[in-house]
Amino acid sequence: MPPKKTILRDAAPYLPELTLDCVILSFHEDRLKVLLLRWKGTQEWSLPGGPIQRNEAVDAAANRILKERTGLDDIFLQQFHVFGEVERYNREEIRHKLKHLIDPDKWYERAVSVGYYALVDYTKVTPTPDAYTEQCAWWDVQHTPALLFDHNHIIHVARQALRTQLSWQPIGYNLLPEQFTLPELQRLYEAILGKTLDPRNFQRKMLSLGILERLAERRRGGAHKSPYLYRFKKEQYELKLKEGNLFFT
Amino acid sequence: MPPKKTILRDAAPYLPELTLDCVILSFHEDRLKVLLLRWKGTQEWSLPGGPIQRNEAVDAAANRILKERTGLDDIFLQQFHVFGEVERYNREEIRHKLKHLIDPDKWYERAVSVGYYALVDYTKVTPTPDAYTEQCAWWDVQHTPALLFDHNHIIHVARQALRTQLSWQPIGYNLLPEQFTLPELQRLYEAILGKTLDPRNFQRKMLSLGILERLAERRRGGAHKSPYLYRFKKEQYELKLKEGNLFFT
DNA sequence: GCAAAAGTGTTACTTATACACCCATGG
DNA sequence: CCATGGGTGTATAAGTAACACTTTTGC
Repeated sequence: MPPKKTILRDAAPYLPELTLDCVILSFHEDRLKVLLLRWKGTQEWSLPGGPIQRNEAVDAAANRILKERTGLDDIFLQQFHVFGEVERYNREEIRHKLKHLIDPDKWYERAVSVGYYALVDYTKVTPTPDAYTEQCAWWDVQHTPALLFDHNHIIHVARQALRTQLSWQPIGYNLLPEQFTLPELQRLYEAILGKTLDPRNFQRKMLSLGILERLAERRRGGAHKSPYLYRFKKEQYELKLKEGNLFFT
Repeated sequence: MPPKKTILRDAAPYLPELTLDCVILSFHEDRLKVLLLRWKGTQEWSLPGGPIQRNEAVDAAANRILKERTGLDDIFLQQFHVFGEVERYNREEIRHKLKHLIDPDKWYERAVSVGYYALVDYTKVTPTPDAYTEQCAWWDVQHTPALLFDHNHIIHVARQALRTQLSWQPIGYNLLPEQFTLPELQRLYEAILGKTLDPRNFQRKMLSLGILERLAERRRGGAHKSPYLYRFKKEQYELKLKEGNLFFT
């Protein structure tokens, strides 16, 4: 048992010098999207994030924020970097831009932030602003505005981390709806890797992992041959992920 | 400029809820070693680590601790995980074991820790205890004692991270003396990967990276053929590392 | 019928793996 | 002379990369 005594900083409901920021990514109309928040009474955008409660694990706080902003639970969420510089961004500029919203006694101190990224199904998300913001929306990750804090930098680092992780774990499982076509999956990989892939080689490699199941139906609607629908075979996917022999290079 | 006002927590010279822990690894007599500290008046060991100063970047704090405990500067040091659980370890047990050393008003609060690992040259290190400890020594990483806090767990996570990173960046550069033999490098890889490698395949792969230079001299001393000495070609090594095409699988 | 995108196989090349003998040295 | 560990090559298998045409669909 921890001691029962109360000291001053125990009174604060949050860990005062630690925050987290979530780079919540999805895939829609062949583009990677990132979820951003617009602060009340401004045209300023930032990543979702915030402080960590004193009795809350950091991972739990990331899940809480994800849940609050998207409505989604139980999602792939990955710590990718700690942003621990003393002057991560111009605090005076933030003070100026957000002065109508935040108590200067509580904010603008130096804070270290833990960066997380999440991969979510665009169709399942209900973007929801928080107490400080009035709009929550998807932005094309290639065309975000200039963000508050060091959030453009955080997105950049997240995308690098994601590219690295791609070799170790196929990611479509989290980013796509339950049913999808191989060309859709290929375009997702192309969006993340930032280069085009050969469809024959892509299909051969992806199918050889043994984690996809082809369904009887096809997707209809375009003026072209109808592609087959696939879905992930959950058990095989989880099994291979655990064994660590899911590579895609 | 940040505001000039002083609020209570500004008085603390450290960020109170954030610490870091360093898994400092080296290689000696064919074994991976980890640097541990023994706390004053006890037989209890822990990793080097500690709080972060209010005006100090987290990476800078890790470098400071590395420097203080080893005498080394400018070393490969890598953030690998944030340990953010609420109950990372039994605080009451720590309170009991270290009660003669630490002020109960300041310690035993929940703290989040950033884990770093460093790879250092065993021969260049002068193990140096800190203010709370009376011994600083290398332990075989396979045979550490039961450590304070959650430090056995932290070492375990560090080793996993190291194994993953091994594929992306050859690591002998940091762990070996300037001159070394290929069998020595191979034994280092074997120690990290936990399996034996074929010497012909190992040498071919390692040399094909183009970052090693064979010297004229050989290492003498054993009752066997004298192995060649090698050293890293610093420029090529750094260049390839930056380009990201240094793989070892 | 025509434009758009999907589906599909083969070959060359590169990389990884498996495997065994001789050589230099110190004692 | 002998025990120890270092140095070295080749053959096979696996994986990766490059490449183009036919099919289906909606309009």
